Amino acid sequence: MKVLKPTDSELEILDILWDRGNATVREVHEQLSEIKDCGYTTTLKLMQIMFEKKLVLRDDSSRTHIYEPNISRDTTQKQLVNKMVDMLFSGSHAQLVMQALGSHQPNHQELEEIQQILNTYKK
Amino acid sequence: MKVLKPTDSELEILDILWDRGNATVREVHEQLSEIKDCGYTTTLKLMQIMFEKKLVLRDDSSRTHIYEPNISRDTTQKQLVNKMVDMLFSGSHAQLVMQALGSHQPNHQELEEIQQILNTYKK
DNA sequence: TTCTTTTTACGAAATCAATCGTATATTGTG
DNA sequence: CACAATATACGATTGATTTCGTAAAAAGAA
Repeated sequence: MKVLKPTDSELEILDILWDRGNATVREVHEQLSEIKDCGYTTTLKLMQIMFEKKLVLRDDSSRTHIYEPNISRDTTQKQLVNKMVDMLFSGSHAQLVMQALGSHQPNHQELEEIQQILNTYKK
Repeated sequence: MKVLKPTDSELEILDILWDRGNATVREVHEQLSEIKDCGYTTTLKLMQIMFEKKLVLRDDSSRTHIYEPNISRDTTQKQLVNKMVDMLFSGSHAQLVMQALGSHQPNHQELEEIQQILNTYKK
């Protein structure tokens, strides 16, 4: 299957849809307005384009359409992380890990979770 | 200072310049041709645009100009990792680390290096 | 029912990214 | 010198992204 690569604006909308499960254009726009300044029809148009690209599904059985994500947060994270690793870290995931770890200290619980993964690999 | 955000094509060129330190358009183009198919003037134009954006510096004292990066690999990695963390991981670097760690196992030496960073934080 | 609000559809403009063709100047070679 | 090769400059095109205005349809309120 072809890889769908969401743009930055599309990611902002997907982020809202991933959190809510589904939403109308109105709902997405209200939430989007908190972080960015744009008109209602701009949000609408973006979501229509995302529907054409099959990034989202749409229930148009009632007048107010209801949108939901058609790609998972996890899959999208994997895709974009892989792309970044290829472009910027010579294909080394470990290097990305070190860059991310090195610039921000995780809290205690996160430290534990990361340690767990490491332990699995050490065996 | 304003944040310079290289495009994908620009990153491919920067990657070559970071490795070499500096290079002419011809040199960059030869190396670029190994991974992508485009004409010489395309590479030239891209590098000229990168110069306008101040992504690279240029020594034009001789006819054949010599280009060098004006942003470091490390800084660029940090910028783009931060952006990805913000857009896709709700601002949590640790989540990115887990995603990257979870999908690709580091080799022995990398495991050690990551463990080192973790140990530092644990104290 | 009439007017307002809400919603979708659609087209168009503005910007940016990427590509290439052509022109012009310089260098090197016979 | 004359000609070929090489380099830069520059404009034009194509396609994608983002934004918004306007129209039309549907729903709700007076």
